[in-house]
Amino acid sequence: MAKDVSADNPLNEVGHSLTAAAPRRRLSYDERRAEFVSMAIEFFAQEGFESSTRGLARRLNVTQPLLYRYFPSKDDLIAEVYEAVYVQRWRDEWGRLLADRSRPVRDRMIEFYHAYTDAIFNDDWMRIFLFSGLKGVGIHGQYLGIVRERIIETMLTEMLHERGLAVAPLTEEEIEFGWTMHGGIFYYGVRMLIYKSSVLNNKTFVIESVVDSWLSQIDSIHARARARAEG
Amino acid sequence: MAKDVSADNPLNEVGHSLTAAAPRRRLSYDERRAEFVSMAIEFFAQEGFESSTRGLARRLNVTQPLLYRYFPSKDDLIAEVYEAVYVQRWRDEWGRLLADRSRPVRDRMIEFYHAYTDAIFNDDWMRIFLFSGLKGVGIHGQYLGIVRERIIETMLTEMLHERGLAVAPLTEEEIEFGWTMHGGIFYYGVRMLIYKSSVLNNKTFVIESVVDSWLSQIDSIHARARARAEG
DNA sequence: CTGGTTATTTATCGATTGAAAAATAACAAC
DNA sequence: GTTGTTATTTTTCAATCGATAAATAACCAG
Repeated sequence: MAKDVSADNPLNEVGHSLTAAAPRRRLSYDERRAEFVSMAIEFFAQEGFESSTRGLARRLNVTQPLLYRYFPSKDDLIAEVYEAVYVQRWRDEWGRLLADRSRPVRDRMIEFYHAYTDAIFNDDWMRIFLFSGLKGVGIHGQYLGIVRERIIETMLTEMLHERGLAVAPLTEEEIEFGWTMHGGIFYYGVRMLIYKSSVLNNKTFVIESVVDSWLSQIDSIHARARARAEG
Repeated sequence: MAKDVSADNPLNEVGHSLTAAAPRRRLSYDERRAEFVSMAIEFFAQEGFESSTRGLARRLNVTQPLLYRYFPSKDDLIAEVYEAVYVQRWRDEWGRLLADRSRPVRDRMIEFYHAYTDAIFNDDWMRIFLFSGLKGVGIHGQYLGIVRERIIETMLTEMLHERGLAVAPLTEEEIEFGWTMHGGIFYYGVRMLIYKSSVLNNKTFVIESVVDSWLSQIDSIHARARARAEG
Protein backbone atom coordinates (compact mmCIF):
# COMPACT_ATOMS: atom_id res chain seq x y z
CA MET A 1 0.00 0.00 0.00
CA ALA A 2 3.15 2.08 0.09
CA LYS A 3 2.11 5.68 0.29
CA ASP A 4 2.55 7.59 -2.93
CA VAL A 5 5.41 9.80 -1.88
CA SER A 6 5.28 11.72 -5.10
CA ALA A 7 7.54 14.23 -6.75
CA ASP A 8 5.70 16.94 -4.89
CA ASN A 9 7.59 15.99 -1.78
CA PRO A 10 10.54 18.37 -1.62
CA LEU A 11 12.68 15.89 0.26
CA ASN A 12 12.65 13.09 -2.25
CA GLU A 13 16.00 13.62 -3.78
CA VAL A 14 17.64 10.24 -3.98
CA GLY A 15 15.24 7.60 -2.88
CA HIS A 16 15.18 7.91 0.89
CA SER A 17 11.53 8.53 0.55
CA LEU A 18 10.46 8.32 4.15
CA THR A 19 8.29 11.27 4.83
CA ALA A 20 9.57 11.46 8.36
CA ALA A 21 13.06 12.73 7.56
CA ALA A 22 11.76 16.26 7.07
CA PRO A 23 13.47 19.00 9.06
CA ARG A 24 10.72 21.28 7.97
CA ARG A 25 11.64 24.92 8.21
CA ARG A 26 8.97 27.52 8.59
CA LEU A 27 9.39 31.09 7.42
CA SER A 28 7.27 34.14 7.95
CA TYR A 29 4.78 35.14 5.31
CA ASP A 30 6.90 38.02 4.05
CA GLU A 31 10.12 36.03 3.98
CA ARG A 32 8.56 33.17 2.03
CA ARG A 33 6.88 35.48 -0.39
CA ALA A 34 10.08 37.36 -1.13
CA GLU A 35 11.95 34.07 -1.53
CA PHE A 36 9.33 32.79 -3.95
CA VAL A 37 9.40 35.85 -6.18
CA SER A 38 13.16 36.03 -6.19
CA MET A 39 13.55 32.37 -7.00
CA ALA A 40 10.76 32.49 -9.57
CA ILE A 41 12.66 35.15 -11.49
CA GLU A 42 15.66 32.88 -11.76
CA PHE A 43 13.62 29.77 -12.44
CA PHE A 44 11.37 31.16 -15.15
CA ALA A 45 14.28 33.01 -16.74
CA GLN A 46 16.16 29.75 -17.10
CA GLU A 47 13.32 27.35 -17.89
CA GLY A 48 10.76 29.60 -19.55
CA PHE A 49 7.35 30.60 -18.30
CA GLU A 50 5.80 27.35 -19.56
CA SER A 51 7.71 25.46 -16.90
CA SER A 52 5.70 23.88 -14.13
CA THR A 53 4.95 25.20 -10.70
CA ARG A 54 6.13 21.82 -9.46
CA GLY A 55 9.55 22.45 -10.91
CA LEU A 56 9.70 25.78 -9.19
CA ALA A 57 8.56 24.29 -5.89
CA ARG A 58 11.20 21.58 -6.17
CA ARG A 59 13.88 24.20 -6.53
CA LEU A 60 12.54 26.01 -3.50
CA ASN A 61 12.54 22.81 -1.42
CA VAL A 62 8.88 23.31 -0.84
CA THR A 63 5.71 21.58 -1.94
CA GLN A 64 3.84 22.86 -4.95
CA PRO A 65 0.53 23.73 -3.28
CA LEU A 66 2.36 26.06 -0.94
CA LEU A 67 2.87 28.43 -3.85
CA TYR A 68 -0.88 28.83 -4.03
CA ARG A 69 -0.99 30.14 -0.50
CA TYR A 70 1.03 33.14 -1.66
CA PHE A 71 -0.18 33.64 -5.21
CA PRO A 72 -3.72 32.97 -6.36
CA SER A 73 -2.54 31.57 -9.69
CA LYS A 74 0.55 30.93 -11.74
CA ASP A 75 -0.25 33.96 -13.85
CA ASP A 76 -0.31 36.16 -10.78
CA LEU A 77 3.10 34.88 -9.78
CA ILE A 78 4.38 35.60 -13.28
CA ALA A 79 2.94 39.10 -13.11
CA GLU A 80 4.96 39.71 -9.94
CA VAL A 81 8.06 38.44 -11.69
CA TYR A 82 7.52 40.97 -14.48
CA GLU A 83 6.96 43.71 -11.95
CA ALA A 84 10.16 42.87 -10.11
CA VAL A 85 12.21 42.76 -13.29
CA TYR A 86 10.76 45.62 -15.33
CA VAL A 87 9.70 48.16 -12.74
CA GLN A 88 12.03 47.67 -9.82
CA ARG A 89 15.20 47.53 -11.88
CA TRP A 90 14.53 50.76 -13.71
CA ARG A 91 16.51 53.73 -12.36
CA ASP A 92 14.96 57.14 -12.69
CA GLU A 93 18.39 58.71 -12.38
CA TRP A 94 19.20 57.45 -15.88
CA GLY A 95 16.93 60.09 -17.36
CA ARG A 96 18.43 62.81 -15.17
CA LEU A 97 21.94 61.72 -16.09
CA LEU A 98 21.20 62.01 -19.81
CA ALA A 99 19.64 65.44 -19.39
CA ASP A 100 22.48 67.00 -17.41
CA ARG A 101 23.62 69.80 -19.70
CA SER A 102 26.66 70.63 -17.66
CA ARG A 103 28.46 67.74 -19.38
CA PRO A 104 29.17 66.81 -23.02
CA VAL A 105 26.47 64.58 -24.47
CA ARG A 106 28.95 61.94 -25.53
CA ASP A 107 30.14 61.54 -21.94
CA ARG A 108 26.59 61.27 -20.68
CA MET A 109 25.62 58.69 -23.28
CA ILE A 110 28.64 56.52 -22.53
CA GLU A 111 28.10 56.73 -18.80
CA PHE A 112 24.43 55.97 -19.26
CA TYR A 113 25.08 52.88 -21.34
CA HIS A 114 27.56 51.62 -18.79
CA ALA A 115 25.00 51.99 -16.03
CA TYR A 116 22.14 50.66 -18.11
CA THR A 117 23.98 47.58 -19.28
CA ASP A 118 25.18 46.98 -15.73
CA ALA A 119 21.51 46.68 -14.85
CA ILE A 120 20.25 44.61 -17.77
CA PHE A 121 23.22 42.50 -18.92
CA ASN A 122 22.45 39.53 -16.69
CA ASP A 123 20.77 36.23 -17.45
CA ASP A 124 17.57 36.90 -15.55
CA TRP A 125 16.77 40.26 -17.07
CA MET A 126 17.74 39.42 -20.62
CA ARG A 127 15.91 36.13 -20.80
CA ILE A 128 12.74 37.44 -19.17
CA PHE A 129 12.83 40.43 -21.49
CA LEU A 130 12.99 38.18 -24.55
CA PHE A 131 10.44 35.68 -23.23
CA SER A 132 7.95 38.40 -22.48
CA GLY A 133 8.64 40.06 -25.81
CA LEU A 134 7.79 36.86 -27.63
CA LYS A 135 4.62 36.50 -25.62
CA GLY A 136 3.64 40.07 -26.31
CA VAL A 137 2.73 40.87 -22.71
CA GLY A 138 1.61 44.40 -22.02
CA ILE A 139 4.38 45.41 -19.68
CA HIS A 140 7.00 44.67 -22.31
CA GLY A 141 5.43 47.13 -24.72
CA GLN A 142 5.12 49.71 -21.98
CA TYR A 143 8.78 49.28 -21.17
CA LEU A 144 9.76 49.91 -24.78
CA GLY A 145 7.70 53.09 -24.71
CA ILE A 146 9.62 54.28 -21.68
CA VAL A 147 12.96 53.45 -23.31
CA ARG A 148 11.95 55.45 -26.34
CA GLU A 149 10.78 58.43 -24.36
CA ARG A 150 13.37 58.56 -21.61
CA ILE A 151 16.43 57.27 -23.47
CA ILE A 152 16.23 57.43 -27.24
CA GLU A 153 14.38 60.73 -27.49
CA THR A 154 16.37 62.30 -24.68
CA MET A 155 19.69 61.41 -26.27
CA LEU A 156 18.53 62.84 -29.59
CA THR A 157 17.21 66.03 -28.08
CA GLU A 158 20.36 66.58 -26.09
CA MET A 159 22.63 65.89 -29.02
CA LEU A 160 20.75 68.18 -31.40
CA HIS A 161 20.68 70.89 -28.76
CA GLU A 162 24.38 70.62 -28.12
CA ARG A 163 25.09 71.01 -31.81
CA GLY A 164 22.70 73.92 -32.19
CA LEU A 165 20.32 72.07 -34.49
CA ALA A 166 16.55 72.24 -34.59
CA VAL A 167 15.15 69.88 -32.00
CA ALA A 168 11.37 69.77 -32.09
CA PRO A 169 9.68 67.77 -33.31
CA LEU A 170 12.03 64.82 -33.62
CA THR A 171 11.61 63.01 -36.92
CA GLU A 172 10.82 59.35 -37.29
CA GLU A 173 14.17 58.88 -39.05
CA GLU A 174 16.12 60.34 -36.17
CA ILE A 175 14.32 58.17 -33.65
CA GLU A 176 14.77 55.06 -35.76
CA PHE A 177 18.45 55.80 -36.03
CA GLY A 178 18.56 56.11 -32.27
CA TRP A 179 17.06 52.66 -31.99
CA THR A 180 19.74 51.18 -34.24
CA MET A 181 22.43 52.41 -31.87
CA HIS A 182 20.51 51.05 -28.93
CA GLY A 183 20.01 47.78 -30.76
CA GLY A 184 23.68 47.45 -31.58
CA ILE A 185 24.57 47.60 -27.90
CA PHE A 186 21.64 45.44 -26.84
CA TYR A 187 22.53 42.79 -29.37
CA TYR A 188 25.98 42.57 -27.83
CA GLY A 189 24.31 41.53 -24.60
CA VAL A 190 22.07 39.07 -26.39
CA ARG A 191 25.02 37.39 -28.03
CA MET A 192 26.90 37.22 -24.76
CA LEU A 193 24.11 36.13 -22.41
CA ILE A 194 21.41 34.48 -24.50
CA TYR A 195 23.34 32.95 -27.37
CA LYS A 196 26.39 32.26 -25.21
CA SER A 197 28.61 33.33 -28.07
CA SER A 198 32.19 34.14 -27.30
CA VAL A 199 32.15 37.90 -27.54
CA LEU A 200 34.82 40.54 -27.09
CA ASN A 201 35.36 40.92 -23.37
CA ASN A 202 35.37 44.71 -23.49
CA LYS A 203 32.04 46.37 -22.96
CA THR A 204 33.65 49.81 -22.95
CA PHE A 205 34.91 49.30 -26.47
CA VAL A 206 31.48 48.27 -27.70
CA ILE A 207 29.67 51.17 -26.08
CA GLU A 208 32.17 53.78 -27.19
CA SER A 209 32.48 52.60 -30.76
CA VAL A 210 28.72 52.35 -31.22
CA VAL A 211 28.12 55.75 -29.68
CA ASP A 212 30.89 57.38 -31.71
CA SER A 213 29.65 55.69 -34.83
CA TRP A 214 26.20 57.07 -34.13
CA LEU A 215 27.49 60.55 -33.37
CA SER A 216 29.42 60.67 -36.63
CA GLN A 217 26.23 60.20 -38.63
CA ILE A 218 23.60 62.05 -36.68
CA ASP A 219 24.21 65.39 -38.41
CA SER A 220 23.74 63.83 -41.81
CA ILE A 221 20.63 61.96 -40.66
CA HIS A 222 19.27 65.16 -39.22
CA ALA A 223 19.85 67.13 -42.39
CA ARG A 224 18.34 64.45 -44.60
CA ALA A 225 15.30 63.98 -42.40
CA ARG A 226 14.59 67.71 -42.15
CA ALA A 227 14.97 68.18 -45.88
CA ARG A 228 12.53 65.38 -46.50
CA ALA A 229 10.09 66.70 -43.90
CA GLU A 230 10.03 70.15 -45.45
CA GLY A 231 10.39 69.28 -49.13
CA MET B 1 -23.69 6.99 -24.06
CA ALA B 2 -22.78 9.73 -26.52
CA LYS B 3 -19.44 8.88 -27.98
CA ASP B 4 -16.66 11.09 -26.75
CA VAL B 5 -16.14 13.07 -29.90
CA SER B 6 -13.14 14.77 -28.45
CA ALA B 7 -11.03 17.74 -29.48
CA ASP B 8 -8.94 15.34 -31.52
CA ASN B 9 -11.64 15.23 -34.12
CA PRO B 10 -10.65 17.77 -36.73
CA LEU B 11 -14.22 18.39 -37.80
CA ASN B 12 -15.56 19.60 -34.50
CA GLU B 13 -15.61 23.26 -35.15
CA VAL B 14 -18.97 24.53 -34.08
CA GLY B 15 -20.89 21.78 -32.48
CA HIS B 16 -22.08 19.64 -35.39
CA SER B 17 -20.24 16.82 -33.78
CA LEU B 18 -21.54 13.93 -35.79
CA THR B 19 -18.58 11.93 -36.84
CA ALA B 20 -20.25 11.06 -40.10
CA ALA B 21 -20.04 14.50 -41.70
CA ALA B 22 -16.38 14.01 -42.63
CA PRO B 23 -15.44 14.59 -46.27
CA ARG B 24 -12.08 13.07 -45.47
CA ARG B 25 -9.42 13.99 -47.95
CA ARG B 26 -6.44 11.78 -48.39
CA LEU B 27 -3.08 13.05 -49.56
CA SER B 28 0.03 11.25 -50.63
CA TYR B 29 2.78 10.68 -48.12
CA ASP B 30 4.99 13.39 -49.56
CA GLU B 31 2.22 15.95 -49.85
CA ARG B 32 1.09 15.44 -46.27
CA ARG B 33 4.59 15.54 -44.95
CA ALA B 34 5.36 18.79 -46.74
CA GLU B 35 2.09 20.27 -45.53
CA PHE B 36 2.86 19.27 -41.96
CA VAL B 37 6.32 20.80 -41.91
CA SER B 38 5.16 23.97 -43.60
CA MET B 39 2.25 24.42 -41.24
CA ALA B 40 4.34 23.46 -38.22
CA ILE B 41 6.70 26.33 -38.98
CA GLU B 42 3.85 28.79 -38.86
CA PHE B 43 2.18 27.16 -35.88
CA PHE B 44 5.22 26.85 -33.64
CA ALA B 45 6.43 30.31 -34.66
CA GLN B 46 3.15 31.79 -33.47
CA GLU B 47 2.42 29.63 -30.45
CA GLY B 48 5.86 28.56 -29.31
CA PHE B 49 7.40 25.13 -29.31
CA GLU B 50 5.68 24.22 -26.05
CA SER B 51 2.35 24.22 -27.84
CA SER B 52 0.59 20.92 -28.22
CA THR B 53 0.60 18.55 -31.14
CA ARG B 54 -3.17 18.58 -30.82
CA GLY B 55 -3.23 22.29 -31.49
CA LEU B 56 -1.13 21.78 -34.58
CA ALA B 57 -3.33 18.92 -35.78
CA ARG B 58 -6.44 21.03 -35.28
CA ARG B 59 -4.99 23.71 -37.49
CA LEU B 60 -4.18 21.11 -40.12
CA ASN B 61 -7.73 19.71 -39.99
CA VAL B 62 -6.27 16.37 -39.14
CA THR B 63 -6.21 14.15 -36.09
CA GLN B 64 -3.28 14.34 -33.72
CA PRO B 65 -2.06 10.73 -34.01
CA LEU B 66 -1.63 11.21 -37.75
CA LEU B 67 1.35 13.42 -37.03
CA TYR B 68 3.08 10.41 -35.52
CA ARG B 69 2.82 8.53 -38.78
CA TYR B 70 5.13 11.11 -40.34
CA PHE B 71 7.38 12.04 -37.44
CA PRO B 72 8.50 9.65 -34.71
CA SER B 73 8.21 12.30 -32.02
CA LYS B 74 7.41 15.93 -31.47
CA ASP B 75 11.11 16.67 -31.15
CA ASP B 76 11.77 15.16 -34.55
CA LEU B 77 9.11 17.36 -36.07
CA ILE B 78 10.67 20.39 -34.40
CA ALA B 79 14.06 19.41 -35.76
CA GLU B 80 12.62 19.43 -39.26
CA VAL B 81 11.15 22.86 -38.62
CA TYR B 82 14.61 24.13 -37.66
CA GLU B 83 16.11 22.52 -40.73
CA ALA B 84 13.53 24.14 -43.00
CA VAL B 85 14.01 27.56 -41.46
CA TYR B 86 17.75 27.69 -40.90
CA VAL B 87 19.20 25.65 -43.72
CA GLN B 88 16.76 25.99 -46.59
CA ARG B 89 16.37 29.73 -46.31
CA TRP B 90 20.08 30.44 -46.41
CA ARG B 91 21.31 31.63 -49.82
CA ASP B 92 24.84 30.82 -50.77
CA GLU B 93 24.82 33.67 -53.26
CA TRP B 94 24.93 36.12 -50.34
CA GLY B 95 28.54 35.24 -49.74
CA ARG B 96 29.40 35.57 -53.41
CA LEU B 97 27.60 38.92 -53.61
CA LEU B 98 29.65 40.31 -50.72
CA ALA B 99 32.92 39.09 -52.22
CA ASP B 100 32.38 40.54 -55.70
CA ARG B 101 35.28 42.98 -55.97
CA SER B 102 34.05 44.51 -59.20
CA ARG B 103 31.72 46.68 -57.12
CA PRO B 104 32.18 49.14 -54.24
CA VAL B 105 31.86 47.46 -50.85
CA ARG B 106 29.21 49.87 -49.68
CA ASP B 107 26.97 48.90 -52.59
CA ARG B 108 27.50 45.24 -51.90
CA MET B 109 26.73 45.59 -48.22
CA ILE B 110 23.55 47.53 -48.85
CA GLU B 111 22.37 45.10 -51.48
CA PHE B 112 23.22 42.20 -49.21
CA TYR B 113 21.25 43.58 -46.29
CA HIS B 114 18.28 44.19 -48.52
CA ALA B 115 18.35 40.58 -49.69
CA TYR B 116 19.09 39.18 -46.26
CA THR B 117 16.33 41.09 -44.51
CA ASP B 118 13.95 40.14 -47.31
CA ALA B 119 14.63 36.56 -46.28
CA ILE B 120 14.53 36.89 -42.49
CA PHE B 121 12.20 39.80 -41.75
CA ASN B 122 9.07 37.71 -41.50
CA ASP B 123 7.20 36.40 -38.49
CA ASP B 124 8.11 32.75 -38.92
CA TRP B 125 11.83 33.20 -39.27
CA MET B 126 12.25 35.83 -36.60
CA ARG B 127 10.19 34.10 -33.94
CA ILE B 128 11.73 30.69 -34.54
CA PHE B 129 15.17 32.26 -34.45
CA LEU B 130 14.48 33.83 -31.06
CA PHE B 131 12.73 30.77 -29.64
CA SER B 132 15.60 28.51 -30.61
CA GLY B 133 18.11 31.02 -29.33
CA LEU B 134 16.47 31.00 -25.92
CA LYS B 135 16.42 27.22 -25.92
CA GLY B 136 20.07 27.07 -26.90
CA VAL B 137 19.58 24.47 -29.61
CA GLY B 138 22.66 23.48 -31.53
CA ILE B 139 21.58 24.63 -34.96
CA HIS B 140 21.13 28.16 -33.71
CA GLY B 141 24.75 28.38 -32.59
CA GLN B 142 25.90 26.87 -35.87
CA TYR B 143 23.91 29.47 -37.75
CA LEU B 144 25.58 32.28 -35.84
CA GLY B 145 28.94 30.82 -36.74
CA ILE B 146 28.02 30.90 -40.40
CA VAL B 147 26.81 34.49 -40.13
CA ARG B 148 30.10 35.45 -38.56
CA GLU B 149 32.21 33.68 -41.15
CA ARG B 150 30.28 34.39 -44.30
CA ILE B 151 28.87 37.82 -43.51
CA ILE B 152 30.63 39.70 -40.73
CA GLU B 153 34.15 38.59 -41.56
CA THR B 154 33.60 38.89 -45.30
CA MET B 155 32.34 42.45 -45.00
CA LEU B 156 35.31 43.38 -42.86
CA THR B 157 37.84 41.74 -45.12
CA GLU B 158 36.37 43.38 -48.19
CA MET B 159 36.20 46.79 -46.61
CA LEU B 160 39.76 46.70 -45.32
CA HIS B 161 40.97 45.43 -48.67
CA GLU B 162 39.17 48.20 -50.53
CA ARG B 163 40.79 50.78 -48.31
CA GLY B 164 44.22 49.25 -48.61
CA LEU B 165 44.44 48.32 -44.93
CA ALA B 166 45.96 45.22 -43.38
CA VAL B 167 43.40 42.46 -43.46
CA ALA B 168 44.69 39.33 -41.76
CA PRO B 169 44.13 38.37 -39.10
CA LEU B 170 40.94 40.25 -38.27
CA THR B 171 40.93 41.51 -34.69
CA GLU B 172 38.27 40.72 -32.12
CA GLU B 173 37.43 44.42 -31.96
CA GLU B 174 36.80 44.65 -35.66
CA ILE B 175 34.57 41.60 -35.61
CA GLU B 176 32.66 42.82 -32.58
CA PHE B 177 32.10 46.14 -34.30
CA GLY B 178 30.78 44.23 -37.28
CA TRP B 179 28.27 42.51 -35.01
CA THR B 180 27.02 45.83 -33.68
CA MET B 181 26.13 46.94 -37.20
CA HIS B 182 24.45 43.63 -37.84
CA GLY B 183 22.64 43.91 -34.53
CA GLY B 184 21.41 47.39 -35.27
CA ILE B 185 19.69 46.18 -38.41
CA PHE B 186 18.48 42.96 -36.82
CA TYR B 187 16.98 44.84 -33.91
CA TYR B 188 14.95 46.89 -36.37
CA GLY B 189 13.33 43.65 -37.50
CA VAL B 190 12.80 42.51 -33.93
CA ARG B 191 11.02 45.73 -33.04
CA MET B 192 8.87 45.53 -36.14
CA LEU B 193 7.98 41.83 -36.15
CA ILE B 194 8.39 40.55 -32.60
CA TYR B 195 7.61 43.56 -30.47
CA LYS B 196 5.08 44.93 -32.96
CA SER B 197 6.36 48.41 -32.32
CA SER B 198 5.47 51.08 -34.81
CA VAL B 199 8.74 51.50 -36.63
CA LEU B 200 9.84 53.74 -39.46
CA ASN B 201 8.42 52.23 -42.63
CA ASN B 202 11.64 52.64 -44.59
CA LYS B 203 14.00 49.71 -44.50
CA THR B 204 16.31 51.35 -47.01
CA PHE B 205 16.89 54.25 -44.67
CA VAL B 206 17.74 51.94 -41.79
CA ILE B 207 20.15 49.82 -43.79
CA GLU B 208 21.92 52.74 -45.41
CA SER B 209 22.28 54.80 -42.27
CA VAL B 210 23.59 51.87 -40.24
CA VAL B 211 26.03 50.84 -42.96
CA ASP B 212 27.24 54.40 -43.47
CA SER B 213 27.56 54.88 -39.77
CA TRP B 214 29.64 51.73 -39.58
CA LEU B 215 31.80 52.73 -42.56
CA SER B 216 32.55 56.09 -41.01
CA GLN B 217 34.12 54.43 -37.98
CA ILE B 218 35.79 51.34 -39.31
CA ASP B 219 39.08 53.11 -40.08
CA SER B 220 39.34 54.39 -36.55
CA ILE B 221 38.40 50.99 -35.11
CA HIS B 222 40.97 49.36 -37.32
CA ALA B 223 43.74 51.73 -36.27
CA ARG B 224 42.93 51.40 -32.58
CA ALA B 225 42.70 47.63 -32.70
CA ARG B 226 45.98 47.22 -34.60
CA ALA B 227 47.79 49.59 -32.26
CA ARG B 228 46.54 47.61 -29.28
CA ALA B 229 47.41 44.29 -30.89
CA GLU B 230 50.96 45.37 -31.59
CA GLY B 231 51.58 47.56 -28.54
C1' DC C 1 2.24 22.97 29.54
C1' DT C 2 -1.98 24.45 26.90
C1' DG C 3 -4.69 26.38 23.12
C1' DG C 4 -4.98 28.99 18.97
C1' DT C 5 -2.97 30.44 14.68
C1' DT C 6 -1.04 29.51 10.36
C1' DA C 7 2.76 27.83 7.49
C1' DT C 8 3.31 23.63 5.27
C1' DT C 9 2.31 19.06 3.57
C1' DT C 10 -0.62 15.22 1.96
C1' DA C 11 -3.90 13.70 -1.09
C1' DT C 12 -6.64 14.39 -4.90
C1' DC C 13 -9.25 16.32 -8.97
C1' DG C 14 -10.12 17.30 -13.85
C1' DA C 15 -7.81 18.81 -17.92
C1' DT C 16 -4.15 18.35 -21.06
C1' DT C 17 0.05 16.40 -22.66
C1' DG C 18 2.98 13.09 -25.98
C1' DA C 19 2.43 8.75 -27.66
C1' DA C 20 0.90 3.85 -28.92
C1' DA C 21 -2.48 0.32 -30.61
C1' DA C 22 -6.24 -0.92 -33.00
C1' DA C 23 -10.04 0.01 -36.16
C1' DT C 24 -11.52 2.14 -40.42
C1' DA C 25 -11.88 4.02 -44.94
C1' DA C 26 -9.84 5.89 -49.15
C1' DC C 27 -7.39 4.75 -53.14
C1' DA C 28 -4.83 1.74 -56.73
C1' DA C 29 -4.32 -2.51 -59.25
C1' DC C 30 -6.41 -6.10 -61.36
C1' DG D 1 -16.41 -5.78 -58.19
C1' DT D 2 -12.57 -7.81 -55.46
C1' DT D 3 -8.31 -7.39 -53.09
C1' DG D 4 -4.31 -5.31 -51.00
C1' DT D 5 -2.18 -1.22 -49.36
C1' DT D 6 -1.93 2.64 -46.51
C1' DA D 7 -3.58 7.18 -45.10
C1' DT D 8 -6.49 8.50 -41.49
C1' DT D 9 -9.32 8.17 -37.42
C1' DT D 10 -10.86 6.18 -33.04
C1' DT D 11 -9.72 4.84 -28.66
C1' DT D 12 -6.84 4.71 -24.95
C1' DC D 13 -2.80 5.24 -21.63
C1' DA D 14 0.47 7.03 -18.34
C1' DA D 15 2.49 11.35 -17.13
C1' DT D 16 2.08 15.89 -16.06
C1' DC D 17 -0.31 20.17 -15.64
C1' DG D 18 -2.71 24.04 -12.50
C1' DA D 19 -5.43 24.09 -8.68
C1' DT D 20 -8.36 22.82 -4.36
C1' DA D 21 -9.48 20.74 0.18
C1' DA D 22 -8.23 18.57 4.11
C1' DA D 23 -4.74 17.04 7.41
C1' DT D 24 -0.61 18.17 9.94
C1' DA D 25 2.94 20.38 12.43
C1' DA D 26 5.56 24.46 13.68
C1' DC D 27 5.42 28.54 16.23
C1' DC D 28 3.41 32.11 19.57
C1' DA D 29 0.70 33.81 23.52
C1' DG D 30 -0.96 32.85 27.90
